[in-house]
Formats: sequence, structure tokens, C-alpha cells
Amino acid sequence: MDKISALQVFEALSSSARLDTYLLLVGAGGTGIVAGELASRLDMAPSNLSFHLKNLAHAGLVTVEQEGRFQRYRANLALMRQVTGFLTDHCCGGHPEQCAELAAPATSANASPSCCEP
Amino acid sequence: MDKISALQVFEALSSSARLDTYLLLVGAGGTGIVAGELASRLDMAPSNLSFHLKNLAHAGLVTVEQEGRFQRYRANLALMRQVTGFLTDHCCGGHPEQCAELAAPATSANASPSCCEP
DNA sequence: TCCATGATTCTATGTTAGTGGAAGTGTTGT
DNA sequence: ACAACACTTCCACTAACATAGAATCATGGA
Repeated sequence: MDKISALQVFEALSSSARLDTYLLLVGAGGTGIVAGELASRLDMAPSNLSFHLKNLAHAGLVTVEQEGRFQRYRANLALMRQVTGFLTDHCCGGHPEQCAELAAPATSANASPSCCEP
Repeated sequence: MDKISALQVFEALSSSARLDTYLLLVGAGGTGIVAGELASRLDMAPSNLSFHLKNLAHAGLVTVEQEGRFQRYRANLALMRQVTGFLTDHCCGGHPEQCAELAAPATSANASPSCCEP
């Protein structure tokens, strides 16, 4: 994971349409969703959705698999974790071990204090 | 953490100038960096940097503190963890406990398999 | 082979974000 | 009070992104 990859991930998720798409795919888990169903569920024009899916796939956030004449998309949650890891690795001048609270598992419920807070 | 907050975070970090700024602040840890030093280190016009810092602060990724006539900025890494938690909470139809590997601590070194991979 | 279906690519149009320079706000020191 | 400094806000201009519709490509079935 380098800065350019991280930037691509953030650029990909910076659009409401793409974040919605990604969240839907994350919710679907390993089953994934085919493009047509995504379009109807998101109420999006197929060409528009295709544009955004291509963007997400380019960033590595989703994967595609051909299924007959369908295209099945799946979210790649591991990449998000790598991005978070990339950020925390740079914490405190490259010594993230100084920030113990960052190693704790993260959920939206627990709002831990900032890393290296004085 | 809701979808709008997550979107703001991604929008904020989707610019190379802002990601550079954020990484610099993350590296500085709790010490933070004043606006002028940020501008010289990033080789950015002060007005431009101010624009981006305001964006980052609006998303909650950085905090500001007045220090005489200086403005000291600090990164808020905890927010990134909340965003990751927000995404994983939606995994597999709202049952993230099905994805054990996601609970493991994340670094850029370990590239774990995707959540819910079949 | 021909047609219907699923999805993508192409093309244009409107909207939004990024940038630097000038002017303004607040703070410190004389 | 005045001047110097640190930073921000305002204002234009340029570049990039989002969207919809038409055309194109690929697959599966009659």
C-alpha cells in the first residue's frame, strides 16, 4: 500500500453514488450483486453505474466476475483495512507502537481518543 | 458515524494536496504543525493550504488550536478508525461477527483476505 | 444464423473542485 | 497608535468529474 493507492481508494469513495454502491456490495458479502440488480437497487442509469463500478474496480475496492452474460461484483473490504494500516503506520513519525489505542479493534460504537493526543 | 460523515472523510482525503497534508500531520503526532510550517513543507500557497485545511477540519480529520498568532493543526486519527468501523459494521448484511479476520489489527504489512470471501 | 438481453463505451453537457493573487481579520511588539 | 506578521476569505479562471442518451460489444437461446 502506497500513497497513490490510498489516494485512489479515497477518490473512489468520495462520490455518493460510489459509496452507496460500495456499501451495498459490502452488505451483500461474498455473494456479491450483478450489475443489473445494482442499477435497479440504486435507481441509477446502467451507463452511469458502469462508470462508477469501473472507478471502484480500478481502485481495487470491488472485483468483477463474469457469469454468463451477467457481471457479478463483490466488495474487497481488506483493501480498506490496508489503507487504514497505511495511515497508522505513519503515525508519530513512523512509530505507531507508541499509540497503543490504535491497535484496538474498531467499530463505529467505540470512539477512541486520537492517536498521540498530548 | 453515519454515511454523510464517512463521505465527508473520503471527499476530504480524495485530493493529493489534502492527503499530503493529513499524512504530514499524522506523522507529527500530538505535537501538530502550525499553518506556516505546513505551507513551506508542502510548498503550497498559504491561501490554497488554508482552503484545504478548512476542508479537512470540516470533515473532522484535523483540529485547530490558536497559539498566539499561529494556528496549530493536529490530525485526528481516531476518525479514520470510526470510518473503517462504519464500513465493517455493514458487512454481510449487518452481521460483521461472521467475518472473524476483520477483527484482527490492521497494518499495511498483512494483506488479509477479503471479508466474506466465498 | 438471427434476435433479445446484459453491460460497457462513447459523446456531449452541466456542475463542481482546485488554484493563485488581492484584500481583510486578528495578534504581537514597539 | 502604528507597523509587521500569520493566516484566512474573497474572487476570478481553469480543469476535472458526474450524468444521460446513443451506439457498441458480448452472451445465450430459438
